Amino acid sequence: MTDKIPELEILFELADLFKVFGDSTRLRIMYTLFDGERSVGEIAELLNMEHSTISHQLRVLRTNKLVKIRRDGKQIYYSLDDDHVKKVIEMGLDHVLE
Amino acid sequence: MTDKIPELEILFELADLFKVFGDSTRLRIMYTLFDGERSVGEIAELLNMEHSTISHQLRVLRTNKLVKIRRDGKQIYYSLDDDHVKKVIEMGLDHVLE
DNA sequence: TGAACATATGAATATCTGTTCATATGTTAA
DNA sequence: TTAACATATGAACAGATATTCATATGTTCA
Repeated sequence: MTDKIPELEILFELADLFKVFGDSTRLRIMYTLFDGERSVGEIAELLNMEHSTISHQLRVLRTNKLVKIRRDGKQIYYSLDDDHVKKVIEMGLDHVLE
Repeated sequence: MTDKIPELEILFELADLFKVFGDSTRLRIMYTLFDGERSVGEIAELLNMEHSTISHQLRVLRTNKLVKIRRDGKQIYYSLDDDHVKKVIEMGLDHVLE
């Protein structure tokens, strides 16, 4: 365990982070990015949801630094921001799948 | 990473799990249990919150198998259910603290 | 430039969720 | 059994949040 007690505020931030993972749409979006970048349209089609919904949620993910973007012409490609994201999800999966 | 694509339902379960971590009160409760068991009253006092609030949230944690209980006379002592819980929180902390 | 396409944004709404208050259950010791 | 204490539960309310619809922004290509 960490050797210092986290400040109260850190725990609030942490709750906010987990909140972002705590929505199935966002989780599914992140999962579609596990093997590489995808455009908004691709994600929307894969999940069979409104582009607008996906866009709103991608914004949340981006604000929280969980995904990053790359523009290519008309499309914007999203990908996971770092390996941490995968790791947190996989650690959660371990718990759920046991 | 896992070698099979999780079923849709698994991702819903996973979101539910993260949802539980995504509340600062529950997170703070779990944190007070990092170094051992505590009674409801102790937790309420530590966090300076209503016993009722703590009790409600402990129930959520227990339903989700994140904490377990031990009865000793009038008090009920709660503790983290397994090491997974600590690990998930610590992994999240890594992300927040960087 | 303008049409067609891709994505983003704002407002509105319906649903969900955390806390509080009041009350109930369960335990101990006299 | 009864009083005192510890915890749990149910209902109600307030605040948060995901989705939808309508519209705006931004990009390409003719």
